[in-house]
Amino acid sequence: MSVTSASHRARDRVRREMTGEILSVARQHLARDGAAALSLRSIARDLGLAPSALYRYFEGRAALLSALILASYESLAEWAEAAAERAARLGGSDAARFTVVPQAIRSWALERPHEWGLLFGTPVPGYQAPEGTVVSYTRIAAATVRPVAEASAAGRLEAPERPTPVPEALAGAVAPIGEALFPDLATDAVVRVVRGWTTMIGAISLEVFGHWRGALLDPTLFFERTIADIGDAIGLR
Amino acid sequence: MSVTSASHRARDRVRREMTGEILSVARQHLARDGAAALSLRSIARDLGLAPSALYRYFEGRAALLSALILASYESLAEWAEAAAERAARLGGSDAARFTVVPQAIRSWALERPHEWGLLFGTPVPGYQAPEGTVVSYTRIAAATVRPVAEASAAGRLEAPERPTPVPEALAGAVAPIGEALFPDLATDAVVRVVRGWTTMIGAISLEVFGHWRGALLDPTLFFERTIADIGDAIGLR
DNA sequence: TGTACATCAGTGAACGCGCGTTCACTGATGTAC
DNA sequence: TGTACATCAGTGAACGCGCGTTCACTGATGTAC
Repeated sequence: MSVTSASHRARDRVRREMTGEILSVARQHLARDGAAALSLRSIARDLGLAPSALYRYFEGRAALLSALILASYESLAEWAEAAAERAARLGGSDAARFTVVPQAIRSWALERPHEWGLLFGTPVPGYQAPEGTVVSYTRIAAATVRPVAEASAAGRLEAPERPTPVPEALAGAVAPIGEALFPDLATDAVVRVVRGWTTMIGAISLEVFGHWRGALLDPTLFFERTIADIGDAIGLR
Repeated sequence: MSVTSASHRARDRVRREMTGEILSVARQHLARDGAAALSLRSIARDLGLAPSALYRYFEGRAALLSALILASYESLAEWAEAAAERAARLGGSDAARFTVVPQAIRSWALERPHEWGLLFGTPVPGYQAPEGTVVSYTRIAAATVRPVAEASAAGRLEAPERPTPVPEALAGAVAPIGEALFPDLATDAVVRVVRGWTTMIGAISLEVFGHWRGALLDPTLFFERTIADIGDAIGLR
């Protein structure tokens, strides 16, 4: 019986490895041809398999695409959380620690532009993103704002020079975000954080999708400055 | 001879109309199926034409896609410039006038999410954007920052409370943008403007691509506040 | 330990489909004299 | 004004292609007794 389950586990392992290989080849094809052109037959060809063999691992093209998206979300979530851990151990100012995760997210995106497109680019039409992506999305956001939450909890978040009151309607609109990420943060800080997130995603997308070409000569420098300014605007010192 | 050229002109007009109809149907298909799935045959079918007829108007699928992208850029450029004209005639504070164009761009995007995806989403792989897009891109940016340029020229741009010096390297990196849009603006203001642009594009993309779902309950309110804060950060009062 | 059975990864042929592009053509409209 | 010719939008058949998915199958590996 112990032998039995050992074999069973071995078979499971082989299966997981094969699934991983399929996803890996699929990712290469994604990079070359884009999500809409993803083809089971050509993936099978690259793996030296009959097309029908893939149906042992995925129910069909849609399921494969779904798994691909989910895996990319999880990959970025883990990457961001690892960076957040590093930042937490870093010591240094709140402002300095805040820059770590955005830099990591940008690096991830620059190395995998097509996966970034899967997460933050044009949605694949007629295709509903899988459920699990919400969890990963939240993990990514939480890792990014973790230094803010910590500074806030420790009472180290500086108030803005010219505070502008947040209308009740806007406060309500960002309430789900505030509750999910940091229950104790003042509403106007939540608004600044969401704006910071917006700027970060925008900066990475503009760079990854090629919109700085010829205009902004050093995206790295600009990104660093931008993240520093966001931290500053949020009140991190 | 006057008759001749009148006929000639009539024939040209018909040709332009037909070209427009093809692009219009193509746009509908783009909305339904995405850029990668754009099909000459299905467009021809919708127009009641033989597939080969489209080759009288476009050299092939790639040329049609190219024309579609170019047309969307031009559409947004015209829309943004019209809004800028309206804003210029508006009177009111610099800050108030600054909000007009971003709101217009957002409206354009929300009504044509797929065209927004064409301009600012995942690039279609293996497909090089047509030359002319750069011109339109510049027109859109110029329309957006026009109130900044005017306020600056009139000496009404307020200095930031806590000015942070711009390192020389970053100044060089944004130089092409500064020179193209407002030759007289201080470098640190240019940096803030580029960051504002980044935030605006990011906010619209996150909304259009469906990333606020369940998190940010009122994107309109958030966008308005965001644009107001950007204007404020740039120094418009 | 040996044998009969179950599981399951992978095969390979076949299906029906929609695609982009080509080509020789028709026929209406415009042009030249 | 009438006639011969040129232009050009649109036709329809044909090409070769790659696709997703299905199905009955083989054969290796694991399981039960």
